[in-house]
Amino acid sequence: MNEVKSAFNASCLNCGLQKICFPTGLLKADIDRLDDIVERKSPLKKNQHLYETGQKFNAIFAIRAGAVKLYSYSDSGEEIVHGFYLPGDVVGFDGLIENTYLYNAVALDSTSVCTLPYDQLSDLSLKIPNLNKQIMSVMSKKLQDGQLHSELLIKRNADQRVAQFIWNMAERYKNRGYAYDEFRLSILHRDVALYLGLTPETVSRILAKFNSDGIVSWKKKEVIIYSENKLKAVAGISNGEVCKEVG
Amino acid sequence: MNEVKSAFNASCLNCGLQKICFPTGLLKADIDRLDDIVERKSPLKKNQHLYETGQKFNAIFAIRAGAVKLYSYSDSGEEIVHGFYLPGDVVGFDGLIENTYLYNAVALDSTSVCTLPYDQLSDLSLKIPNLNKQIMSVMSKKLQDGQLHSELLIKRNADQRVAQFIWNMAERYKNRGYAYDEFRLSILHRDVALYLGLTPETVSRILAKFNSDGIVSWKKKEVIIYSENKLKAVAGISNGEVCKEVG
DNA sequence: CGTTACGTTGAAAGGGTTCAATCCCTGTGG
DNA sequence: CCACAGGGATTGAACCCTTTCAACGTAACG
Repeated sequence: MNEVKSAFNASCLNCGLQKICFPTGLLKADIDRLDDIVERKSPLKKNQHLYETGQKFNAIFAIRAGAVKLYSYSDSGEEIVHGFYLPGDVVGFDGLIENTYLYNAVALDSTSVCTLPYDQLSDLSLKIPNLNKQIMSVMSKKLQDGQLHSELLIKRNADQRVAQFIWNMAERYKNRGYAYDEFRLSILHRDVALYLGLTPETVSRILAKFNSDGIVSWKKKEVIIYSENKLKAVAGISNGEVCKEVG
Repeated sequence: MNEVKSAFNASCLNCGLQKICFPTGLLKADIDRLDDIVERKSPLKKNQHLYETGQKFNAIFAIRAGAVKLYSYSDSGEEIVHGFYLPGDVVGFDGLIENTYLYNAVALDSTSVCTLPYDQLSDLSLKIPNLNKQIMSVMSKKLQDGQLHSELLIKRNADQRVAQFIWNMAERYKNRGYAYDEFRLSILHRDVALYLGLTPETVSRILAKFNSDGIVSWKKKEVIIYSENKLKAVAGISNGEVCKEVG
């Protein structure tokens, strides 16, 4: 049993999904129970969909490797990019309301996920009181993310948006304990542009500038941060010495 | 008991809060029980706060009359307007996660609310199984609202944003069964501008244009829609005859 | 090895901002 | 009741950032 699981990966104990379980004190024994309902299938190929708009909601997914884009279409048929998800992130909550998925989730790269069948998860949440609260917590986290996205779109110019986006990605890798000054990012510039409310041309120009300014380079699918401080400065992120006027 | 309540208003039966109870089939008896925990205090004066960031979360509020603005501040101290809430809307869910309110809620006008103490609401949700699901449903509704806001900011130009904003407000009145071609809107243009990611000047210019084009007028605090169709057209809302090229 | 989609680069145009002056409404105090 | 102050709204003109359009370069895939 344990060997089967380790064919793909270790147990939930060292899985990013912990982030929705552990913080409020889920016991090791509980994690093992969670571990038992997880399905680990063979990886998705690039451009394969994890789920699509309107499809019946039956599971949430924790990403183990790769990258996933959530998107939908506006009334006028334009693509709307809602966000990008990396190893350790959980997607599928958009299906929780209507019992059908709201968005499309597509693999941007070869991607492997853990599938958490929702009915079993519900059962489990009856046995583990904190789980329901956890799910709410994740949802409200997503709510906050949405607000940050709006803030980005309202208050920041193109330079700041791109810088903030890259730094945000770097931080997510950092939080997961990965290298964050140099990482693979299999996201099309086109998709980033859609997400940031810019055109691909603008993103391209800004990246060229960042590169020649020795801030960051993003070529092919490799991001290299040359200067964390410069990047954060452009992004408009307080660097420890800003905002000392008030305090 | 009933007289006390009717001093301010009738029971929950004709309250906007129904919208979070009724849809999934809450019984009349249940509504009465909900009715019993509702506190109805004297109205808030203009510019008075319903709650403030960081304050301990202890209740959610249903707006009976007036208008409420939710806002916060960015790291750089700029005001961020998250939304406007009208009679029938429910605010306070931003406190659910951290147990402290995330935003500031201020009355834009003389405003009366029903207060739902959260501990009592929790108790009640144990007795009424659907209530928890309802809360989740409302939260995810707010999630969708956030996405729509992002979409607005990404895809729409200034004209469309303003038109869509006004039409959205009108529709909310319409859904509540009020007059929607002529209504009071006690929101400063300055605040709308912040919400839409525009400057007050731009909003002003656009409103002037809409007025002289016979689309809509918003003067003082009175909105008059001269042409619903024109307004929706500018907002980019399919009017029943658009998008027939594909189908 | 060609085809297709994405990325880059340039020049021009435009939409929204910025800055500044003025107006208007509301609330306040004499 | 009127005068004044203050915040918001309006209007104009100049500027600037981002888009648009178009051409070309380049990576990925069959």
